[in-house]
Amino acid sequence: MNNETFNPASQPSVPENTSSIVDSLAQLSYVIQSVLGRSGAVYDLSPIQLRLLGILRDREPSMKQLAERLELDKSSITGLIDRAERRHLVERIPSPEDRRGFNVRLTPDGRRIAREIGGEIERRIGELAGVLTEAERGQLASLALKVAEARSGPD
Amino acid sequence: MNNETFNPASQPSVPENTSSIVDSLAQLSYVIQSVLGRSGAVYDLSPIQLRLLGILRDREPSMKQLAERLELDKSSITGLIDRAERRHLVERIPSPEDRRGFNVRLTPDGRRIAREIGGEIERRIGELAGVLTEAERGQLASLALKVAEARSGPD
DNA sequence: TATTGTTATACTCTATAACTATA
DNA sequence: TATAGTTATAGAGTATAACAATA
Repeated sequence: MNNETFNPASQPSVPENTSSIVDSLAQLSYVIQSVLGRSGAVYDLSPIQLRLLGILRDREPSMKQLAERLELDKSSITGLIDRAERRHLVERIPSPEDRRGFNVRLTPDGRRIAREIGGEIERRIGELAGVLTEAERGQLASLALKVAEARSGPD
Repeated sequence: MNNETFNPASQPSVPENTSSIVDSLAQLSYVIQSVLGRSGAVYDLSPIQLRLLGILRDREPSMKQLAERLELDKSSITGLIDRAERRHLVERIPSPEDRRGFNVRLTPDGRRIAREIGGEIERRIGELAGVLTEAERGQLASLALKVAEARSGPD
């Protein structure tokens, strides 16, 4: 059954038949994280640095906004950005609106790496999803998005 | 579009329409990891300690087997198990077959916590999946499992 | 006073290299 | 010789508490 996750033999809790969906989603998320991890490793990026680059592809958030999105303490963000800046992946831009704050953005180097690694991930997850038919992939994408957005809320 | 992940505006790569499935799977995996993280935090467990407990629910693997499953160096496993043992969550059992080796198993305390946290996760992911209909949940569980097992292989 | 971000500190998590004990 | 695991070491990642500068 390949269950390394948590399906506690389940008394029904919220909806019916919870255990199956819980377990398969947890399982899937570990597989995806593993794929992301390998893709990042190709460019010597940790999971959190990889995620940072992903976020910054189309945003220039403040330190505070990064803390909220990554669910990390602001002091953790300081260190994260310090290390990314040391590698010339990102840069702090003084906020034009608040002299206490900074916005963070990709450097040209950072953007190039983000693009390359994006291709890597695309290839690897695409391969993974290759076990599904085109119709199934569409279904899965749609259902996954629905769940994901239920939680984070659409932009 | 709430895309903090990597959909590189996609030239078609492996199958057609990759970008959508890649992005939604990555997105979903971050949401699930976040839910798991919060659940673990309730019991002051890091993501990796949580995953360890999940694995040990129905196994007593050797240190080496843990390293393989978690995709970590053996020396990382030493530290991981040291810290878990210090918290009385797991214990090392000398392997009956190889005097160099140990098997790792849950203590009664560890088992109790694993069970409780399992309920917590069940509840939270169940709630998340509550945005889907029963039929959709079944579909998602089935598709997710198919992808997950394509990679890790069934037990 | 409240908020944004940094610093100091301590701990967890991780890998590499060298090592011990056993196979 | 090869393998299972540990130790020493170094660095990334994280949180808490105290702080500085600005709002």
